[in-house]
Parts: sequence; C-alpha cells; structure tokens
Amino acid sequence: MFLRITRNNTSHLSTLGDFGISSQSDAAVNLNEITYKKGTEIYGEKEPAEYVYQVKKGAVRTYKLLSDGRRQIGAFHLVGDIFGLVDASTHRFTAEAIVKTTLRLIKRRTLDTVADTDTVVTRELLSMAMLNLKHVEDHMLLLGRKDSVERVAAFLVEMDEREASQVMALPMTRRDIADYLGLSLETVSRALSRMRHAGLLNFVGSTQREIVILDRMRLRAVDFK
Amino acid sequence: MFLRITRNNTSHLSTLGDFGISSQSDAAVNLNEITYKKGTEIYGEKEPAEYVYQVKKGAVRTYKLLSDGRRQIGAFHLVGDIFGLVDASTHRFTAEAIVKTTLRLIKRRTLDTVADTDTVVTRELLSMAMLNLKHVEDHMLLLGRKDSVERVAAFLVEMDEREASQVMALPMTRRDIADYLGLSLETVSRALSRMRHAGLLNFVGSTQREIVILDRMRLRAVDFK
DNA sequence: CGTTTAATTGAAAATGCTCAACTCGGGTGG
DNA sequence: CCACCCGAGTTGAGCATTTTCAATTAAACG
Repeated sequence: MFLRITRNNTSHLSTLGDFGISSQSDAAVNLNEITYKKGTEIYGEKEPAEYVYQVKKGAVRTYKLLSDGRRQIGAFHLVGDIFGLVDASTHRFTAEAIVKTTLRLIKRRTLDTVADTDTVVTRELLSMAMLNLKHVEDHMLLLGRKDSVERVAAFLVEMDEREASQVMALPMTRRDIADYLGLSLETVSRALSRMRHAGLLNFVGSTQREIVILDRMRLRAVDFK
Repeated sequence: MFLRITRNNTSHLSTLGDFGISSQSDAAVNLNEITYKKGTEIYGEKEPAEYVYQVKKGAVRTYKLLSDGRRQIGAFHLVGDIFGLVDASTHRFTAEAIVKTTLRLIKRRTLDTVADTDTVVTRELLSMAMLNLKHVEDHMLLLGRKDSVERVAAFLVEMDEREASQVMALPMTRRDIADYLGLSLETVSRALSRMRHAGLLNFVGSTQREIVILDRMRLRAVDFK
C-alpha cells in the first residue's frame, strides 16, 4: 500500500493527530502495520531509527533511563499521535507499548528521500518537530517548578483534552504517571486522593484508571496556578 | 548587509554555533545588530516572533514564568548560539540579556520566504529544531529524576564543554543556575561548596563565578550516574 | 566609600520519598 | 469453580532532601 503524507492547510498544526495521511500519491511512502503486546519494546534508546510510527490503536510511552533505573517518561503517545521522529539516525528514547498497540510504520529513509525533493514534506517535519518541542518545553516548567498537586492536575488536564468521552480511561499505571511527572507513585496516588476528596474528580467502574472530571474549572485553576 | 545562511557539510550538527553565516549570496537575508544592556528583555513570552537571533557577544537566558513568580530557565545562549526560533508566530519564552549582549538579528519573515523556495534552508531549520529538542529532552531527565548534586554537575559539564579556556567565567548568577536546574539558589551554592571541598573544582579570581574544574573524570562520573 | 546585590552558611520547616501494611480485582491452575 | 496469587493501588509513619528564613560576609557599582 502506498500513501502520501499531506500538508494541512493551516500553517501550523494543533495536534500531531492532525497530520492527514491520504492516498493522493506522487511522493510515495511505503506503509506497514505492526501490533505489539502490552509491555513490549518498540525501539530502544540509541538504536538506529529506521521508522517513524503512528499509533493506530493502544498507547505508547517513550522514556530515558539512568544507570540505576530511575526513569523519565518524555511523552505518552495515544491514538493518532506520530512519534519516533528524529533528525539523527539514532533514537533518543526507548519506546514501549503500554497496552496492546497497533502501529503504522513509515520507513524513515523513504521519508528522507521524499523530503529531499519535496519542500512541503520537509516543512511538515519541521512543524512536527516544533510541536514536539512545545510539549517538552511546557513539561520542563512542570518538572522544574510545579508541586505534586499541580503536576497531577496538569497531567489530568492534558489527558482530558485528548479524550472525547466524559470518562477518561487511562491506559498507564500510577508508576507511569509518576515517571512522567517526576514523582513517586505514592505521591501521585495521594494527589489523586486529595483531588477526589476535594470533589474535583471521581473514579468510576471497577478500576481506578477510569476517571471522571467533576470540576474542570477548579482543576484548570490548579494547573495554571 | 546581505548574508546567506549556509549548510554545514555534516548531516547533523554538533552545536548551534556550527551554523555558518557567509556572504555567498543568492538567497538573501537582511541582517542587523543590536546591543542590549544587562538585564533587559529581548522579547517576551507570547509576543509575535519577528526575528531570529544569534549571540555575537554576551549571554542570554530564555525562561517561562508561573503567575506567582516561579521561573524555569529553558536555556542559556552563549556566543555563537542561535535562538528565538519558533514555527508559530509567537514566542514561547521570554529572552533576557544576562550581561551586556550584542545580537545579530535575522528577520523571521525573510527567513520564511527563503525557506519557501530553498529546501536547504528549510532542512537547516529542521536540523536546528531537532538539536534544540535534544537539549530540552535531556534537560527533562535532569529536572525529573536527578538530585541536586547531579544537576549542578551536569550544569558544570555542559558549560565546560562550551568553554575553550581552563577557567570558566560564568555570566549567570546562582539564582539563574537554580532556575535552570529547578533548585533553590541556596541548594546550588551548597552543591558547589561540597564539590569544592571534595576537590572537584575551585574558585579563582575575586568572584565566585570563575570556576576551574580540577577533576573532570569525577565530575562526569557524577553527571552520568 | 557607601550602598546594594550576590553568595555562603546554619537552623528550622516543608515537601516528597521510602518502607510497609493492607485492599482489591483479575487471572491461573488445582 | 474456587482458592490463591500477583500486580496495582491506597494509605500511614518515619525519613531524607530540599526549601525557606535568617544572619553574615563578600563583591560590584555608582
């Protein structure tokens, strides 16, 4: 199957998911799909970057490790997100499937070849890198200067913004959230408990991973403090 | 004066300073220079991004603020560095001169116009965005998962790598370093004292901003722990 | 020079972490 | 089918690291 990455008509894009992939082909990019089981590695840090990925189903975490096992998750990639995009030939994060996940694969080299002749594709890559950059820059402020409740609130707001339905069904564990926010899992749990008791949110269903935001106003107020 | 941004012959670049600016002109970019006094704002967060800047002399800090004054410095820009590069029309950081600083200005719109017709320039912008991204990604790990001594060690190694001479003359205050590392200025001071007493470094001259690394091996060992 | 800003150091307080106990659900296998 | 086990989550208590507050010293700058 041959598809072409198309340009959005707005000059910059609101989410990675906005990148359309259609079949009006002149600059052809070979496509593939793979499904990964829960917990399996998609690629490792420092491995050669052969592909760029788009999440079709499931969720992915990308992270860095210190030698003693401390982990920093850089981002969660949900349905529609494109990740694994690097300029160099080597990945700077490890990527793992959080749950059973289906990915669309795009050969990096093919993309490069297309970009060589097609300015539009190069600009697209630039846009995506910039969007990526914005997320990481905001996350830096969170990690450097926000307290635990502010971090968890920011996380919930971020996830809530990507969720169409009322009930957020988070695919990641408390440990994942903790490693994303630079906290311990216990601190994340305590912050969620405090927010629940304060009437900001509630757990529904049998798991504690299905969350309903009860007071978006106050949650955002905590986030943007 | 009309200059052209030229491509490096390596596929990706080790520092922003590696971007040569020469006068072999076919895609012309208008250039200008401005000098800023110590402490003055170059641009503010959310202001329209009219220019891209290159440090000719001095040093710049770029940061984000929370409403109650907490500050996160995203990067220090030293001589040769290019900053202020955004895809959108709006800056995402505030930029300030740390000391008396001379900047080279490049009109953003001119650059965009050139990039529209010149793939090489677009790829250059992409390379710079990716390099930027790498720095911020590494800094995320530091802010999320490293302790105070590891952070200060990483800062010193980073500065040391950009300094040709034996003596590092840091332009920034302890507060700046603290806001870069997500610490209090007292914690930075204590970490430096501990490293000095451990024989890793020493202060020279009358100020405490001139630092000599005595044991690069051990300093790096702390950084890469 | 004198005043202001920067840096260091100590002591007390706060925030978040570690360790530990306990609960709850969802498999798994006897 | 049910008991058990395991992973995930919550909660408490004590501990560690970092922050805050404060005092002092040193340096920079008009």
